[in-house]
Amino acid sequence: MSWTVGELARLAGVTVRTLHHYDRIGLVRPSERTSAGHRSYDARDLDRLQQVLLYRELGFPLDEVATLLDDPEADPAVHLRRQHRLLRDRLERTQAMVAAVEKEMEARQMGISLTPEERFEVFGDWLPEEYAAEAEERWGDTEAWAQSQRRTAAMSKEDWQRVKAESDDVERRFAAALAAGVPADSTAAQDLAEEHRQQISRHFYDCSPEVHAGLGRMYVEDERFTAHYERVAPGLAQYVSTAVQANAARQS
Amino acid sequence: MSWTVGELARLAGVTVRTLHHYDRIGLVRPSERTSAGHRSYDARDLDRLQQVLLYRELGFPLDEVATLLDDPEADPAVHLRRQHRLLRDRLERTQAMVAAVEKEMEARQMGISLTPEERFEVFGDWLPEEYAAEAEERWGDTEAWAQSQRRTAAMSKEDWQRVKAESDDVERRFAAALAAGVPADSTAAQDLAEEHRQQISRHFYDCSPEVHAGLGRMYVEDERFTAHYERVAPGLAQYVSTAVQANAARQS
DNA sequence: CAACAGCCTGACGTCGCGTCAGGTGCAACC
DNA sequence: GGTTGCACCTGACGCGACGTCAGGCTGTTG
Repeated sequence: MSWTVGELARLAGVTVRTLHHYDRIGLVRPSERTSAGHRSYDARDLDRLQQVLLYRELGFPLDEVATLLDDPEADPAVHLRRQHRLLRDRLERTQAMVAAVEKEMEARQMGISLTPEERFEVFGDWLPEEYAAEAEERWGDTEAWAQSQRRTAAMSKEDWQRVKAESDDVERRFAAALAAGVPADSTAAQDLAEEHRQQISRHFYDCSPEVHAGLGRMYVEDERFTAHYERVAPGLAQYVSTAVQANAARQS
Repeated sequence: MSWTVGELARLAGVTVRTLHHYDRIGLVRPSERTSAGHRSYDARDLDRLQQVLLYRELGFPLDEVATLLDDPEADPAVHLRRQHRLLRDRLERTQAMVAAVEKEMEARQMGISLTPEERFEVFGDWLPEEYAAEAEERWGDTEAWAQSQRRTAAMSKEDWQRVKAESDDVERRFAAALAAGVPADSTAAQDLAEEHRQQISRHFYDCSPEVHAGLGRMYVEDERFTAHYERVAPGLAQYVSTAVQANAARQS
């Protein structure tokens, strides 16, 4: 089986020009030429092109790709494992960026502004381990934000205003309960917490009681989220946090 | 609060030259200059730079980034939502690529070769929806392959040979049981299946009985994996599949 | 006051192609 | 047998997003 440039280009999703270029620089050369001088690629050439495209996608300059692929020590399995690892890194990085954007969104909605360091930390010299651990701890349940992403992506400005109005409403009712002396672990407060949880589930992602409890902890542990609630009413951060966790406990 | 080029460059993880460039092309201009002509960036400039870097990371050419950011219709929230969606797409794409590499690894280990179309499908003109559905179905449990990735990335050639030897051993014992007339849903066959499952768990990822059952189905539904087992012994694909699913059933 | 780090503005180089321009090979249709 | 049309060929220039000097200014510290 053999392929012409055009066929291969269509197959691999690149342009003919790109294949010409790779031929010229010796990165992927067709193993044969027809009598008319046309390039003829065989299965091994496809193999190589696939490797090249993967490494390229991962950000390697072409000359480095060449030295990687021309290393006689490196059999195909080595490349697959390396690519696998690099893709995993990239996933983590992307996850961190998603988390960062979500943090910004949440912060904006609450009127909190992040520090410059926080906002750029996701760029900078990327240290995989750190983020891996943090991201996994915070966003380990990927199914959750897969959902979150799908839903929020489709939201219009009006949708967002509606969502904001809803969450403001719950906040006010929390504040009222606090003012009325309703205990944070009372059934009434837990019901509000449950409403909060279901709001998140409806608008963002499937927020399990456990995940919700985690959010609750953040409200008292991250001073900015604390400050947001404290601005609504003093003591509200702790109040909401307690109610959320009591609600999570009663559901399990 | 204000920053010099050098400070901002360090903060944002870019070079001073890049900031010069962005200034020159009008993409991110410092809102002030000192008397000496030095650039002085304020908080709003940081904001803008962050947006630029995110869009850049997502592959936008700088002039498009400029038109996006200079659109008076688009408030910050619009950008965040768009970035969020794009990052989600990228996540899916990366997941698909990871899946593709894993498929190749599995195929290689079994001595199966994939069709060119399959091998390039992950590049080509990327249609989000398709892959989203497929990838989620197959790799929905992200925790699982997060593990797989971490483990396989660290494996040496010898590790792989050992893993291969182990799995060959189980295959042979499956074949022996089949030859001896041991029923596929017998306890003995199920024990072999369980061993197989634990092997995967040890070497790749936490393979739950449900996930394992899914793999079992693939062994009879994907003709290449079927062919792999059939080459070891006729009827082995169905045999292993049945044993794996019986084992999964007994565990639940 | 000298040294040195950090800033400045050109200006040229590089990488990975895109985009013509001008020509060939070959099958199909008139 | 001509020509139309498509896919291929080889230069060659262009471009985006900086990297990398070169040559010079600034301002703080020993």
